[in-house]
Amino acid sequence: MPQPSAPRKTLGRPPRISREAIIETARRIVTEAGVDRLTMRRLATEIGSTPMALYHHVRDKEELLVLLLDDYATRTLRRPEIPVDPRERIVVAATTIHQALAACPWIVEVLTADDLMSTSALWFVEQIVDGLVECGLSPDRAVHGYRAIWYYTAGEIVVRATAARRRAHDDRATYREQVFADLDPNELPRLAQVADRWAPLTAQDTYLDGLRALVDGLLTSR
Amino acid sequence: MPQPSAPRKTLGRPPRISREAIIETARRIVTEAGVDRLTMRRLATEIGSTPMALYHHVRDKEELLVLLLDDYATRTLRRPEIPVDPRERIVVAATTIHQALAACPWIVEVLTADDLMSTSALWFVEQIVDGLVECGLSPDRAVHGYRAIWYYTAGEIVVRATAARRRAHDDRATYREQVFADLDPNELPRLAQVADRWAPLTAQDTYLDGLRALVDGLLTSR
DNA sequence: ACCTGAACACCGTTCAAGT
DNA sequence: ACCTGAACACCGTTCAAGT
Repeated sequence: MPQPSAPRKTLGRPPRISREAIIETARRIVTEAGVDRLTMRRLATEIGSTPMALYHHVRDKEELLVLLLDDYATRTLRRPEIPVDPRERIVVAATTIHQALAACPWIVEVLTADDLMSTSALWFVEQIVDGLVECGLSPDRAVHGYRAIWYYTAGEIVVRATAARRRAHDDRATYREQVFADLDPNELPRLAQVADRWAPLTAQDTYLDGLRALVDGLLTSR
Repeated sequence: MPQPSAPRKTLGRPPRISREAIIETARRIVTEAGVDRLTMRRLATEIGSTPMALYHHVRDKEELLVLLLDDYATRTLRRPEIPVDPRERIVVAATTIHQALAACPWIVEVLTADDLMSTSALWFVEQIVDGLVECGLSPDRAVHGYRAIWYYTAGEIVVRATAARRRAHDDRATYREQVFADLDPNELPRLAQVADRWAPLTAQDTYLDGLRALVDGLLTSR
């Protein structure tokens, strides 16, 4: 029983499902079962409809995924306290985006779709570009600097997410260990030297260290 | 007619297709039609066999993709002249890997599968880690430094490849333009300032600039 | 205007059987 | 040992029709 309050402006059959309901159900499926399990058919079943009804509200599956990303961004991206020091402002803005993405591994599929994943993220882009300009970069170089930070951040998310998925899936997990165990110290001396520490070293979260190094490097203009 | 020369050690039906033939055909399909078009069924048809025959030579599709990546790496990764200056060594090693990956966009699907995509790439990892150590970093910090460079490189490839795919697919291409055109200069002044230069600025290849900045930052130990 | 049923054109993979 | 046929359990999307 749909609410009979506001009279519909256009005639025709009243809608039984809405865009919002679709996104809500899709979000539930993705968080409960993973993005691989989100299919138009399953979504239709769980919402109590047919696959084709969905196509009346979203253009195709890709649009659905982008809507889901926007939904996540507006839902979880909260603007943090911004430090006055422009260099720290850059770091805080990048770290906030990074954390939001890291908490949401399914997003990787959609993430790389655009370089500013959602209009809700624009404010963070502004902070980074503005911070770089305040530190003395030209506007053009500041945009390039933002891109470098975005590459680094997106890469960290993608590599980490896929490594985690692989660990869950297992099988090839020991392959890398084998490679490192069989390393020839004459040909690859440094890798042989750190071979037994490789796994714990790469398991450490060094996003912030790398980010600070990158920002430092961008600001010491050559 | 398979070559009758070397007598087979094990008895049974002689193989009609080989791992090498599978990889070769798969490579052709991928370069001609894109990685999306590589299906076990199509591969079987093009090789003149049935889908199930493939599963006798590769475990599953994922293994096939990893084999394809290894094949590409050993086929195209040539070791460049390595400069004596360790900092330049890092830059050259990273740039070589980056170029190889950039020339091969389909690889993105497999790329993130592991943090050292192939044993053929280990020599480049060695160069980077060794260069960082020679510049004064501890072995542990050198590994972290390599990881940062890898995140940056992988991110650049992934973002660029997806942007290109999207451009080919079109449709949402103008969405970003619209967002930048409608930017509120009061809320996002820096972005509004560079809005009309955004597209050409982000189209520029600034991988090397960002890489140098990152390496510089990693080497000025804080 | 909104929804449904049936169908199209596919997937990766398993199983049991053939040679 | 290697390959085949048939089947299982799915996909996203289109088309024509119903209400």
